Amino acid sequence: MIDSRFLRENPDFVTERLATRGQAVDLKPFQRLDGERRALLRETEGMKARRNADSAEIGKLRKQGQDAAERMEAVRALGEKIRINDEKLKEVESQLEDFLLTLPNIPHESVPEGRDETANEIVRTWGKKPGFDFEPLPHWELGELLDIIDLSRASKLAGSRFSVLTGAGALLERALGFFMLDLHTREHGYREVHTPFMVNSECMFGTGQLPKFEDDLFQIQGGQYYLIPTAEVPVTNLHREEILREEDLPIAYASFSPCFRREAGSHGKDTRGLIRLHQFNKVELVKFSRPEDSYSELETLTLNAEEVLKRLGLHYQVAALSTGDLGFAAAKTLDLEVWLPGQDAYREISSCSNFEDFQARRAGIRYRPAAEKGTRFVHTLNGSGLAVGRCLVAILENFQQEDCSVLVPEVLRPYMGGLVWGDSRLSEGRRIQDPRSKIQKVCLQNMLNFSGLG
RNA sequence: GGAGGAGUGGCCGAGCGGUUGAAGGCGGCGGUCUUGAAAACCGUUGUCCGUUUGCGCGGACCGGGGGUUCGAAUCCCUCCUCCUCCGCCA
Repeated sequence: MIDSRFLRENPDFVTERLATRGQAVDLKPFQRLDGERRALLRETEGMKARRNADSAEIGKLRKQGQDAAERMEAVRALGEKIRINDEKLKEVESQLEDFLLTLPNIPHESVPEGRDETANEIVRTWGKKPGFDFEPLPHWELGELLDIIDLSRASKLAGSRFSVLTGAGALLERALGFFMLDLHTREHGYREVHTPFMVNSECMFGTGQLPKFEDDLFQIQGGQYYLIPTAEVPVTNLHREEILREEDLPIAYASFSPCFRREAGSHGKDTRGLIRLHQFNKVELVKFSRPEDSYSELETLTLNAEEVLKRLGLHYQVAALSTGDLGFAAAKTLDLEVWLPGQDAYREISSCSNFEDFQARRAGIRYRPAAEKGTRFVHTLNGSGLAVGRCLVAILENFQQEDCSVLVPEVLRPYMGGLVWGDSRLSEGRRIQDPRSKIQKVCLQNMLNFSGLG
């Protein structure tokens, strides 16, 4: 939510900045409601002040044994007026809030301006595309050949956009999640947190999914609970309506969770494979920081997410989303896009954002600065570190061998019982190729690049 | 699911219709004392909104919402949460 005082004082600036997102916002309803609210407040509070004084007076009179019936009648009439005004006020305030809740965040000044994703800026690239001397397969074909992805049975269980992983596929999924969590908690200083996967609507308002994006959510029991679309929701709301201590900031959490998304507007998009599912696993990184630190925190958070790809040896690029491509609540977003040779494309595997005080204001997350009195809103940030399913996809496609088996990255082997090759009936009994294949060379080269030796 | 009990400021805990934003204690902050520290003593210590150049003034908040009343932390209704006992259960 945008600060209504800021909005009151800088309407032109806000209109202009929001326009860069590609949607014209008319602030007139705000200005009308805000003015109405303040006028009503002044009037009503004046009446309340009088009522308080008169009531105290009545108390004194009665203590002295005097008659106060006349005064009481007068105050009763005043009370009626107050009641009517309070009702009007409540209506105006709820309209005002409804309006404010639908305004997106103001893009940070460093965000490239543009109407859509074509204006995104690639800020850096790591590693390089692996070369193949055969035609690389998309992951859904590999997964089927290896018997580790079973999409037809998944649709028997739940429908399209669900997945079943079996054998080494399930193991790889688990290994990836564990690897990511271990990296972030042991080396990057995040505290692991395990939360409910269903939350109430207050949480969804807090992080900005509601009221505007209800169609993207799975709802349970008539809206009493929502399945989380990302762990960002429960983890950010962990500190809803709290005043944090400045010395505790920044607070950093890592959380592994399934994510549930309706994918309402994406019919016909990414219909094959594991790219776009109603349910997928993700390790989410969430930070609460002081406002002055939030952009350097965004940088380290992004680097923390990148580290996962580096250690896996996966080539990727980092894109700064343009104003037109920015999510509703974000002030700035850096996407990590991993190379998928089976699809000859870069695909988003992580999205790291600074929400500044947009979510904190909605969710009431503040801290007490030592240097000044009172409280301020914290800045909230989060990013995938990473989307586990898409990471599995990237491994299958990037490290596939000519015989359709898959080379498991070094760092995952301890999590997979030392398994090097994808467990595959297809490759069983076949000659295992020279492990120093070209693919491994690229993989190793990427690792060397990372350690500064390449 | 059944029967009871409880939700007050950072924490503990009084208040049960009239200067109570709320006694007292702990904690925090500032000070006196001390070479320093501790102890002791003194002072101070919530949030939000409106208004004002500012000092300040006003309003709201005692789990959430609603009601009774001239006046509610205090009475009534309702919802939520927690605790105890019984039942059921991974």
